[in-house]
Amino acid sequence: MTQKLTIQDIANLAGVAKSTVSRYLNNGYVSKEKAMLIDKVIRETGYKSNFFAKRLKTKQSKLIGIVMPRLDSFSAGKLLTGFNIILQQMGYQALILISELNSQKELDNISQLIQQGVDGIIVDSININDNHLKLINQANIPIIFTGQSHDKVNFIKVDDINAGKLMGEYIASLNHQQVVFLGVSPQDNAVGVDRYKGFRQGFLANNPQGKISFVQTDCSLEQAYNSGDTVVSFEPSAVVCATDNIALGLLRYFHEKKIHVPQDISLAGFGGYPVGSISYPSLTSLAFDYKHLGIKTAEKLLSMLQNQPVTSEYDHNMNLIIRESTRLAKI
Amino acid sequence: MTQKLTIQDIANLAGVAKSTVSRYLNNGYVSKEKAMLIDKVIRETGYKSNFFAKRLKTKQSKLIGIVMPRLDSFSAGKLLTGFNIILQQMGYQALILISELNSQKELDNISQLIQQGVDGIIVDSININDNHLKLINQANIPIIFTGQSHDKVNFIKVDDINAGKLMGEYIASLNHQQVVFLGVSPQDNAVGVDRYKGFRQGFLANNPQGKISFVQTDCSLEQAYNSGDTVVSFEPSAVVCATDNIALGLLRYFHEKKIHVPQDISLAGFGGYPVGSISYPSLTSLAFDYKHLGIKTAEKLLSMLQNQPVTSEYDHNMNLIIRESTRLAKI
DNA sequence: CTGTTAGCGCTTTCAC
DNA sequence: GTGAAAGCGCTAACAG
Repeated sequence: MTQKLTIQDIANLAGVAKSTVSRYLNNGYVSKEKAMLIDKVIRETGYKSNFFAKRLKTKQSKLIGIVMPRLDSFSAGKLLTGFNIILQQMGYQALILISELNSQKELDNISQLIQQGVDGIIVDSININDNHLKLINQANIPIIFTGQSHDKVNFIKVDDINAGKLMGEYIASLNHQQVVFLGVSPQDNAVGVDRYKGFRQGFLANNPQGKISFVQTDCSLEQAYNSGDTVVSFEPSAVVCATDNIALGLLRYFHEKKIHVPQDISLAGFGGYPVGSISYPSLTSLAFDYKHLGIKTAEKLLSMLQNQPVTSEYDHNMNLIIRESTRLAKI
Repeated sequence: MTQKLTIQDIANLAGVAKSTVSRYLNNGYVSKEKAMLIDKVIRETGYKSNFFAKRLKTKQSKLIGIVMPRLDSFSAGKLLTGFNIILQQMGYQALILISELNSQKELDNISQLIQQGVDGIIVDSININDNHLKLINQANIPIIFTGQSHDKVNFIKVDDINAGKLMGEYIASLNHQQVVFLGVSPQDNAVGVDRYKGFRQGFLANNPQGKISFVQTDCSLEQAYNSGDTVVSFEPSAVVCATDNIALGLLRYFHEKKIHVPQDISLAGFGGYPVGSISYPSLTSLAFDYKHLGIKTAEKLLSMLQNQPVTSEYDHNMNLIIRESTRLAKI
């Protein structure tokens, strides 16, 4: 446990001034001989410059704050992976805080990050409200949102309405008349409201007489499974679930009740989770590319950091993966 | 965009010395009147102390570095969730770097974190080698490993041998004679070697005549699915997979080949992934509590930070979840 | 209790 | 090219 070396120590050891060492470290002009001297000393001592002193002086933290609702979900993992690709490539590091799906905690996290002096913040939000706007205004750093949208903030998110629409059109094309949409609480505007809204639009535009019954559940496998009785009570020929997780939970219920998918009921979800490809039957899903979204989000934040003008956007990178769980309605 | 205020500005505004403001901020003795004055100014200005200046002075970063092989996996999400619970509770923040399952990158990440001046590091390692030891020795901060073990480092990890053993005993108790262990590369000591080793022990101890055939795959659903032909060529009455993901991939293969689980073949995995509970049939699995492990890991690091003596340990928090995919072998 | 003072380790003028 | 010197914003003695 040796005492940590400072730039002064290196300067002494190399017989130069510390400013020379600093220059060497920051690509300034240093003569070849001194450079070699310094290089040698640094290598021998394993000297590492003090992060905080450097940041204090340069006024750049090279730290990006990230607020996530949770870490243990498919989309969170992919999103973070995407963020990380860009951030580390550009020499930034991620400081990750968890909001635990709690809006107040999300705000607290943002505050804390601002205080810490991060250069910018990415928020995978649950819900954007007036408190967010206030906070953003008094912050002097760029903040970008994803997960939810709001016309007064910078955001980039999946186009849930469009996703719903594509799914609606597909289900309508299969001639289903009686369908159940197994969705989540409208508190989650993106998943709860938009996906459902888009689905109605897409479906009804192509099948005006079709009937859509809405059943509410949450994002857990268990609740989806438990919603089975209610779902079948509507005698649907197709069930569309707001997430693949929900669809998988319901699929399990169908298996147990010997309801055959897709012979008896067609089933589809949103998300494009990998397990959908190996479930039996495999699951038709409107897949999002969260990693790609993460990359774009980080890129946008970095643009903001360079004062480039950015506009909020809905990402259309999504595609319908048709698998075994859906088929034409029986006539 | 107002210029960021310093402690001196606050002091001027409140008509006191900056050290008084500092004391106020750090719970030092300040008279009631001055305290109120300062409080008022701080509130009005929204002053936030400079993170880096403070860290430079106090020599504590309150930052914990975390190196993960990847972020988009079930165990990673749970582990991080666990870390986070403890860290944020103790006023620490996580700086997360990704090694991308690459040992050299893992080392680079550790170096980088040391340089940044984090107070401690948690490494979810792929493989601990001599370079790690060198790095640890020249670092002046505590580093704890998980994921892999090594007798020269501090670690806490799942007891994979024991997990394998429990599974082996269970499969033996079901009277299976011909079993396939669908595992991964021995490069991953924990999952590739220990789980298999434990399984052999547990199984053969209770069924000395039993036959175990080893088939190698990787952790992906696809590869597991592709291993199907090889697996069935051994005509096993039970297949044990090194992870639930692998088991699920294989299950899909069985469905397609109309091989019934568990009637024709029993199937089990390791991990306790939630999808195992809703697959059809539901999957018997040796479940680990990764979140709990994350909590214990963070706690241990924090103990090290306070110079408390710690010992490496294998976590025994695991349990066999018996579901529908396994049953007694036919006689 | 409070103000003054001296740095933490680094970058960056500014002369030489 | 290089060194001396002046801080970045903060905390922590130290007198008073």
